[in-house]
Amino acid sequence: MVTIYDIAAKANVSAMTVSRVINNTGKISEKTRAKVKRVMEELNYVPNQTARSLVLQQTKLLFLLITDIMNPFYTTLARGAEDAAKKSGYRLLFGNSDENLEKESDYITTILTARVDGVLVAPAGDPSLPHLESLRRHNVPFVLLDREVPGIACDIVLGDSKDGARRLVEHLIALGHRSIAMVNGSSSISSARLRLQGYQDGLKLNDLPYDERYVYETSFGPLNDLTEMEQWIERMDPLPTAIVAGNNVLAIEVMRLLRDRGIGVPEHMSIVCFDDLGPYSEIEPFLTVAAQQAYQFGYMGMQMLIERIQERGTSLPWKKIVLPADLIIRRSVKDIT
Amino acid sequence: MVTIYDIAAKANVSAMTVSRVINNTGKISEKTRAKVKRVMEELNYVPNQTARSLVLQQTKLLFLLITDIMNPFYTTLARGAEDAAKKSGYRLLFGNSDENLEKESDYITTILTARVDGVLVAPAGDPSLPHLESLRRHNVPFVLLDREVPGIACDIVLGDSKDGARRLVEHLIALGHRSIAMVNGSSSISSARLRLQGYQDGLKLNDLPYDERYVYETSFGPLNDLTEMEQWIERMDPLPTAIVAGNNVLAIEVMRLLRDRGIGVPEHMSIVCFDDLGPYSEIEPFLTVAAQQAYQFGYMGMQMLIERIQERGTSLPWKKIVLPADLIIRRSVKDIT
DNA sequence: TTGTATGCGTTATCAA
DNA sequence: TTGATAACGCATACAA
Repeated sequence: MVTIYDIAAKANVSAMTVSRVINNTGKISEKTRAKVKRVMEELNYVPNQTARSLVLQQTKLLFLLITDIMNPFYTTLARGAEDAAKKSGYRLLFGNSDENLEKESDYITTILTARVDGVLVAPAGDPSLPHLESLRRHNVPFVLLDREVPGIACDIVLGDSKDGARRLVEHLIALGHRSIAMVNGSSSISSARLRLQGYQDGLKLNDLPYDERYVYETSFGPLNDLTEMEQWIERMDPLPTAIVAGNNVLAIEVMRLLRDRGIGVPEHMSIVCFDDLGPYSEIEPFLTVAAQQAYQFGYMGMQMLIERIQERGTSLPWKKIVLPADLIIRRSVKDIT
Repeated sequence: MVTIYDIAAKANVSAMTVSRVINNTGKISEKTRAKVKRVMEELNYVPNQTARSLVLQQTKLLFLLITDIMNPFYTTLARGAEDAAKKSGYRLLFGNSDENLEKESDYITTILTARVDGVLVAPAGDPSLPHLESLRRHNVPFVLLDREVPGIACDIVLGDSKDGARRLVEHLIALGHRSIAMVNGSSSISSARLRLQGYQDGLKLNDLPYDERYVYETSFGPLNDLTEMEQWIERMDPLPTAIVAGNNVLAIEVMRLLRDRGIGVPEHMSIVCFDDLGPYSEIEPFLTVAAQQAYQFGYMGMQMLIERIQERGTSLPWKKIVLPADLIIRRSVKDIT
């Protein structure tokens, strides 16, 4: 491996001078600078970030932990985070927890040992609290994305889940639906709780009864077994005329299930959901959704994180950004007025 | 920051003993081991991977460079790579080049300075050669994914592009199509070239003429301007009855364009493409595709990479894995026999 | 403008 | 079974 000492020897200067050329610090004569640069080229020198990190006590490495790499909401978010990180000269590491606390725990260990400068976390849920406390204890700045975790105060970017869910319900009601079910993520996740509340609010505002048999709670992530969901659908009697899905993944799963049972969407069942489907929505503009500004989640979250890192020491108050969801009306709801 | 010296002091041993406990090396009495472990717990000790990397000359960090993070082919591939890396105790960094040589170049720099132990690369195309040469020059083991680059010998996982494309064409022909166009990625990408050849082979085997006006070459990545593609479609006179798309992204773009112009798929135009659409295909099993085994690309590529790293020094011959594509017949082709 | 000494946190080597 | 010392590659403080 070529080191600054190799450069120094060949250029007849000290290692310190080489370091100064690399970092553009201190005063250096143009002649030696040119000479050092030439030797660096010749030897294909690449600075060793590991050594640099050790002495500088910073890695210029940031980490983004998402819960589902197959979900366009998170990949779009990742692009936003990537762009913002790059703009500020940080590199970005990704991790994918699969909505799984153990995998999340592994990543927290990785994050701690790798000494990254900061973390963007979409937590698996409320039980993620000890993970976040661990980050806090080790002075790793972090920003939460999409989900709040009771017990921890921090910077956070959220979507307006309650409002979005309420609007989805009211859209259904406006088109004549009176029997509306909901399939949702785990109630240990703040966004799922808020979406349920929004659903309830929507019903109440329109004098419709809330019936918990019409609500099914499962995971936001890809399910490998749909039999429970199937049983829930069988249990509902009569069937609702519409279903609100807590996110896009659930919407896809419900639709697949319904179609397999010969229940056409939207002919026999209307479906709406949270989060858009990325590029798919363009070829098949089918699902009516409450689209969140995924890219902004990543971009703004990353900006907050970097600001937090750079203002280290000073005690900025915690910031909370709430992004509205846009109702995009397409064809998955039947007008039955 | 808590270091092994803090542990050592509090446990009344030397730093070396602490290091031995951490790494399970050497002989240590059960008593001191227990004592050291207790102190480590008390102090919330986390090993500093940066320091460790510096002395061990390895980071246990691997890198996966993909060209389109929004494409389910690559996210599925990423999951395969992640699983395989984890199984062997490596951590994984992701990068997204956006089919863009400059971004790819930036990531190569990142890879070099971060001193990762190895890289999985889906190269942007033939012009990626200098990037790969740079990796080779700095002794960074790498495995190519999905695309060959003339001029570099290395381990590689490929799909059988030529065969897959030929089968797509023959499927169309079997359903009566005689006028078949192709929209493809850049000819500076090996897979695009092979898919074009497969297309040509399919025509020739069935005594159909090849007409280059029916072939349009653009980028495999998301296009921000579809006017050129639109002009190509307008130029074709008469319109073909079917189009083969070089990948899933192109298929989506063509379909959107056609539908905007009132050309229904598959009523007025049949479409097939390379690569499946991930979860979306499950709710809307529409596109007939040559599905590649995306997960296997990542998983097997990662295995090869890790083997290459572990057999460092010994000179294994380069390996080449070619994965077949599965023809999945759905509803995007009209039978006009 | 340039160089020397020192330390970042860890592990390998050798000695006790 | 344990410990002292040097080294990994670089940057900071201070000296020249």
